[in-house]
Amino acid sequence: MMRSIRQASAETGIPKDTLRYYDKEGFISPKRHANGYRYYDENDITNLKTVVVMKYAHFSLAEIKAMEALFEREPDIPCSEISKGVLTAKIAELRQTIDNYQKIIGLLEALLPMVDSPDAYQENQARADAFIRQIFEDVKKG
Amino acid sequence: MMRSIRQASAETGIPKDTLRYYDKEGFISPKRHANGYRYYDENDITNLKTVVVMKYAHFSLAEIKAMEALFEREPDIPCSEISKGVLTAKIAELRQTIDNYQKIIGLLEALLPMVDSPDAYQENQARADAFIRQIFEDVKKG
DNA sequence: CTTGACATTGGAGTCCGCTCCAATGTTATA
DNA sequence: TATAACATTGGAGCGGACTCCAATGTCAAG
Repeated sequence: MMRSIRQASAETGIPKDTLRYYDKEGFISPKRHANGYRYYDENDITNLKTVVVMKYAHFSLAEIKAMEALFEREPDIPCSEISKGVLTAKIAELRQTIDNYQKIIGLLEALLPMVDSPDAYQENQARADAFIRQIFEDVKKG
Repeated sequence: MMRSIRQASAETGIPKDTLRYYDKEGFISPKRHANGYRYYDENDITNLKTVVVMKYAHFSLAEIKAMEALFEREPDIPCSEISKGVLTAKIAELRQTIDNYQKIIGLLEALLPMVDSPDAYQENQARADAFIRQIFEDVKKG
C-alpha cells in the first residue's frame, strides 16, 4: 500500500514539510513515482512512527539516525551494538536528569518563601542574596 | 567595588560576550565609565549569580526577566506576585517532567531487549514493530 | 612612545528542527 | 477544459542563547 505525502502525514501526524525535510536530510527517503511524487510504504510508516516515539523519548534526530537497528530491515546485515548503546546511554541520561531536577525542586522550594511575602521582601533580601550566592558556589562546583 | 567586564566574567563564569549580550538585551546593564567601559557593582554581580542559578534551574532568560523580585532592590516598589507565580509554575513543570521521564525510562527498558540480541533480531523485529506502533498510539493520544 | 592587553561597537554566524514561501508541475473532478 | 487540490524544488527565515569577527578606541608598563 502506497501513501502520498499527504496521507503519510495524516497517518503519522508529522507535517508534510517535515517529511520532506527528513527526506532531504537522507533520513527517511521514500521511493518515488514516475512523476517524482514520494510514496511511503509500510516500512516507511513504521519508521516514521518509530521516529515519533523516539522524539517523544527525547532523542535528537542524530541519535535516532544512529540507531540503525530500529530501521534496519535487511536480513543479512547484523544488528550492531550501537542501538543498544544509544538506548542504555539515554536511559542513564534520563535518570541523571531526574536526579538533577529533584535537586532543583528542592532549591526552588527553599527560595520560594523568600519571594513569597511581598511586604517582608526587604527583610528577606539579604537572606535571599546570601542564599543565591551559596547556591551559585554549589552550581559552579558541579 | 567596581569590576571590568573581564573581572565580572571571571567572578561569575559568564563569558564576556554573553555579558555584553545581556546588556544589549536590556537584561543586566551595568553603569559605564566616562570612557564607555562597563563596570559591574555588587548588585550586578549578585544579579548575575542569580541568573547562573536560575539558568541551572532551567529557567529561560524570558522567565528570569519576569521574576523582578529576584533583582528588585528599590525599597518603594512592592514585590509582585509574578515571581512567586513563575517559581511555583516551574516547580510544577519540573515535577511533570520527572513523571514524564519516568514513563519514558519504562518505555526504553521495554524496548531494550528487542534490540539487545543482534542474532535474534529478525525474530524480534515483528514484535518490535508492533511495540512501536502500540507506543505510537499512546504518544499520539497524550 | 611603542607594545600589548584590555575595552567598545554593529553585525554576521551557529545549532537544531523545523516552517514557510514562491514558482512551477500534475492530477482528479465538474 | 477550467479549476482546485494536490505535488515538486531551492532557498529563506525563525527562535533562543549565544559566539565570533573586524574595525576601532583606551590604557598601563617598560
